[in-house]
Amino acid sequence: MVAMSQRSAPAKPSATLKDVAKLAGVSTAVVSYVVNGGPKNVSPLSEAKVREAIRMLGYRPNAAARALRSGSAEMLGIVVPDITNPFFASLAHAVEEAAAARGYALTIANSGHSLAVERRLVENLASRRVDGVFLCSIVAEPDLRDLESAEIPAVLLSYTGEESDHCSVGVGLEDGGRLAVEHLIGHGHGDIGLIMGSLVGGVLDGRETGWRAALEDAGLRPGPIMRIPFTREGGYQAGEWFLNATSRPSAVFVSSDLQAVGFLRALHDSGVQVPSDLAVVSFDGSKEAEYSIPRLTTVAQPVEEMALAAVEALLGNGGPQHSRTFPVTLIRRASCGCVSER
Amino acid sequence: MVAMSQRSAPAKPSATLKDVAKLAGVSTAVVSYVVNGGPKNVSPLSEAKVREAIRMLGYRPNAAARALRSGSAEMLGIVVPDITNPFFASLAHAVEEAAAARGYALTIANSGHSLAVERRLVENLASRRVDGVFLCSIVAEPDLRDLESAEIPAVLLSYTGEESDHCSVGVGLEDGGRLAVEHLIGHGHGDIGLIMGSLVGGVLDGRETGWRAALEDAGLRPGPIMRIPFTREGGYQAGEWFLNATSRPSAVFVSSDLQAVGFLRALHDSGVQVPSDLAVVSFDGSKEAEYSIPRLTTVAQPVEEMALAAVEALLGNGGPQHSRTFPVTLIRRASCGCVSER
DNA sequence: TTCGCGAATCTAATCGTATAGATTTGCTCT
DNA sequence: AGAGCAAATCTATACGATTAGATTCGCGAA
Repeated sequence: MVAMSQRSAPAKPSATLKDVAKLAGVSTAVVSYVVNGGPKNVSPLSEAKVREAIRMLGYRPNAAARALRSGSAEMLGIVVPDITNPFFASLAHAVEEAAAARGYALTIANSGHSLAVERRLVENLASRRVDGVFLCSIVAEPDLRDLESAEIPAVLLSYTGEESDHCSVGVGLEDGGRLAVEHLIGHGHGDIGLIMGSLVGGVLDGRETGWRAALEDAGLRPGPIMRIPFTREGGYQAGEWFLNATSRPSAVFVSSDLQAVGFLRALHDSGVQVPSDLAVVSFDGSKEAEYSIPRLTTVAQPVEEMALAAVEALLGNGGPQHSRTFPVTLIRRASCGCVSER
Repeated sequence: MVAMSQRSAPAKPSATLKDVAKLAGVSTAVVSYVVNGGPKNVSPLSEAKVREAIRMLGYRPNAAARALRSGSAEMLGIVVPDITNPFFASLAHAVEEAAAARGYALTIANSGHSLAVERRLVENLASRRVDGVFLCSIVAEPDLRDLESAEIPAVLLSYTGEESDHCSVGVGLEDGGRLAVEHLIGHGHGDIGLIMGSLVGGVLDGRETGWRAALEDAGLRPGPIMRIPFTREGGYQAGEWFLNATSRPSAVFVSSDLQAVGFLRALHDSGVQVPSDLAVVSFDGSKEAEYSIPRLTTVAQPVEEMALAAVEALLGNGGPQHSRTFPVTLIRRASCGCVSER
């Protein structure tokens, strides 16, 4: 059975409120009241006529006009460095769900780890007059003036910087670093390296601080550090570098699951056994870590809760929002030696 | 150094065209001409005054008003089943880049594999009067009436159905299935199973058709089939099932990299060696496949090209758009036996 | 019968931008 | 000098929805 026609509707170029009003034999005001459960009420008879007309015409309110008139587009925006990174994908997803639960749509945009692009995207969201912006910035002190001048609230999400006075939602990165390192120390490791994602602007990441602090507290010297991008490729390179190094630590803390996957790959390529030859703990708690070989012990971020909190901070009618830092938890699996494979 | 003030601007609630015009001492029309490189030209003097005024006021055009007036929001929308799936994440990312290159923003929305949600999202995009929609539908014949009645062009992306008359961009799924199976046959396998993602509405996926056709052409009987969700968990379950089965095929074709990763995990857990005990070829060509252990031989989709073509189909001024099917390519790695690990 | 009152409805202004058409300005050419 | 003309600018309307304030209607009370 071949389709008969490309388009069934006779190309009515979108009905407007006025069209509906005319067909229903009422004024545009009444239609608006019906559509919005408006500020005034309408008789059951009118309501019925209006609903019928809406159905007949396939009327759908024009969001642009509505946004113009009422100043709100019922839309939020999020800017992430890279949606291709599973952590940001799940974060964005969680935020979308939380926003949808409150009737807001979400625009997701990628900065591609470029500050210039990040700025452009924020500016774009500002000109769209979204009702709020979640910014996973690649710098510690992003420029929020575009948003401020448009009076658009923003929350810094998955925030690295510590000393911002702006509303933010993040995790205890330093605690995470400590947790990972203390766990490795508990396994008897004394030489613990760090594979750290490279940040722009030379900010100091809490994970690094935590790693260093935990070692110091235990009276151990910091092991080797490698700085590489937040990608699988980066992790792989780190692995190659570690293997060629003269002295190799007995354990490493890796700043993201994504990097850890690449790292494990490199170790596997040269026959280094994890965790017996080299123990690994990573960071994020993403799905990737659950299926790698061996399974990764990882410091998990409570993504859903963070998303909920971020949306609440943006939309909540509460006054000046404070920053929230969520606790991380250690998920023990095979890569540190807690659980055997298989 | 503690920040002195929360907001530096004295809460000017967004300058409008009129404000700029007043400050620059010209009419709103001139300002508009300057901002848009408008349909008429302005003197260098006026232009300079306007630009200065814009700078002083931090003026930024109101996208809602612009959209209302000109009927276009310079925005596209994409609906994917799950942004958390790396394939859709990279597809969405590629589409975003292609759209950005033409000055369009992109809204990404997740249907969560629910048809009801998918419909709601499409309706939402329709009411926002986006300039076009990319739909990765979970069904073969999605309902596009909302878009048609609003005269919003749509392209079916990563399209499974074969017989739609609607503009679509996809890959040769059947060719992909054949390619994978023929390759396995070339390795000497005679009993080849299939792990297929479950689609709603009982549509027949081209990958399955291709798998069956290739076996038939070679005079082989189809091996066991398992239908499981498009997730790592699904792949893992499939693995467990295969291992408990009485007779095990010597090779399998898996319908996505994501599932294959889970599958490999299950095999590893029970000590089955890949590819010696069981060869695997999967589908998508995502990054995941490059870092799994062993590395996955996979049928790759040309994501960037598809994204480019989809944007072109939506925005291109060419007349009635035809559907495009892109060829897939086989990436040979270790899981089929082509390349040894390490 | 007439007044008052509330409910239902309508009229019209508004949001910020874009642009067609009217108007002004400054020149050149005879 | 005056006509003619193009460039620059301005005026005013439309886009579609919302909603305050005006208007209409019907009905009960005096």
